[in-house]
Amino acid sequence: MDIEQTKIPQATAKRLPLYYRFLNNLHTQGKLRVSSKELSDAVKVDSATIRRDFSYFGALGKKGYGYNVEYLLSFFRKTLDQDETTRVALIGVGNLGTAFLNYNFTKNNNTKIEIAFDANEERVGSEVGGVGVEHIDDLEEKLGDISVAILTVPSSAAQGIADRLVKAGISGILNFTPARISVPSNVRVHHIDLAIELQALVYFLKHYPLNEEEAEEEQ
Amino acid sequence: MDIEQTKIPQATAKRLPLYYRFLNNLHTQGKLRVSSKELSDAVKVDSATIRRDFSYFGALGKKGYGYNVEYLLSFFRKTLDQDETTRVALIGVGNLGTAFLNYNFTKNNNTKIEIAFDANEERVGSEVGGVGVEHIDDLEEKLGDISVAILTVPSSAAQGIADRLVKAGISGILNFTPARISVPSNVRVHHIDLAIELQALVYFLKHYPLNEEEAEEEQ
DNA sequence: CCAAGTATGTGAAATCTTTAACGACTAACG
DNA sequence: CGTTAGTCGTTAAAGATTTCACATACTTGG
Repeated sequence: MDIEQTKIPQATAKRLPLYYRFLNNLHTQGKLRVSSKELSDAVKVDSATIRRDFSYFGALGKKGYGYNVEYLLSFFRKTLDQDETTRVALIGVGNLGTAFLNYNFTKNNNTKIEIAFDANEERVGSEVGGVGVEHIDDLEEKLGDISVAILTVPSSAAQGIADRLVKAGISGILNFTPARISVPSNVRVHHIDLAIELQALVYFLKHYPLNEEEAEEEQ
Repeated sequence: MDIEQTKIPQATAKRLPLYYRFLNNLHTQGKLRVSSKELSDAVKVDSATIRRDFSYFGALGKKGYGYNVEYLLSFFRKTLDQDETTRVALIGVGNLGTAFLNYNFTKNNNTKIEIAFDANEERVGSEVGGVGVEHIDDLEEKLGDISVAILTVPSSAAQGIADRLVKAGISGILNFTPARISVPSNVRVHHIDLAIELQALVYFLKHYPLNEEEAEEEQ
């Protein structure tokens, strides 16, 4: 099927997982209804933006009432493909990689790290966070049909590994190295650069003083 | 002084550290000049966007030539306050916190993690990545005049610690917990949510297929 | 010193995103 | 039932960001 729903704006798409997680919390707490205003306070996104975001998917709420948590949640579950789990590989079991492996992703998530790779012989064969660590030399052989990779290797190795991932048929890479890797146009790369995030925060603090009213914003 | 330079757009501000780092690389490689096109290939940002970004700071380049690496770099050094180092505290020496502590921030950076805090008695007193670990109970006492904090604690502890940080006079928090913390409007919080980043990537892969031409974008 | 080539800086257009405002409808209570 | 308070979905406006396209001015080589 795959309803190509006239394209949700990217800005909206990035907020969906946030909404989903919070709705999940509400549901766990036994809450039956929620208003855009309540959600707004919790996730720090303007309530009009939330209503607009939801409206891209049709009329999910009821005027004068709000949104039914159960219904909204089940709708998002479908939309975010929470039913089927996406299998993920992690490359580079250093500090950051270990953090990921120990993070319990599958709890609120449709993603599961199934396999990890590292170049360090001492780590190969061990288990970290319940995930087996394979040798990086066996990448192509053991990757199987996994289509998403988390890249937490030293930046000098990033492009080389990325090339191999691409050849092995990966379609998305979450790149935590400072290197801006080059990939064919049919592979999606999202960069998260910790040093840059920190520097950007410092820059904003110095040049965009928050005096009176102003909410905090995104990454 | 603090030249309140008629406010650079936020989107531009977020790219500055990226530009800076790459210019630094070029300089190290002994390169003397660079064009917006070359920079574009390297940092994966449209060349017109780069020229526009730079132009907010005045005419930094020369027509027909490009940009002088040395000059551009020294300009950015001033602009990004690379001269003075910003002192940072890290709260929560778990896997992710350890990754940060071992990350050599000061290399290309104006930021340095000076002190870390943790609740685990076994970690207190030790050194991780050259940074001493203090007990979280001593937070207020030992924070001094540090104004930026990296929050890598369990999400259940996030709001409580954030409140204490605020009381202790912090002005910026880089929040890696899934919790959306509430702070006074004069404190800036940037959220980086690893689970959400992964989910967003998966969502984009399924709903925004990259077929022909299309570049990858930001976190 | 000129001609050809190159690359900036920017006006204008296009695109994307957020926010305000409000009509329409619901729930709840007296 | 009728009235009040509450909340959505959406139109329209405002704001932010990206991109195009080109006049302008510099560089380079002859």
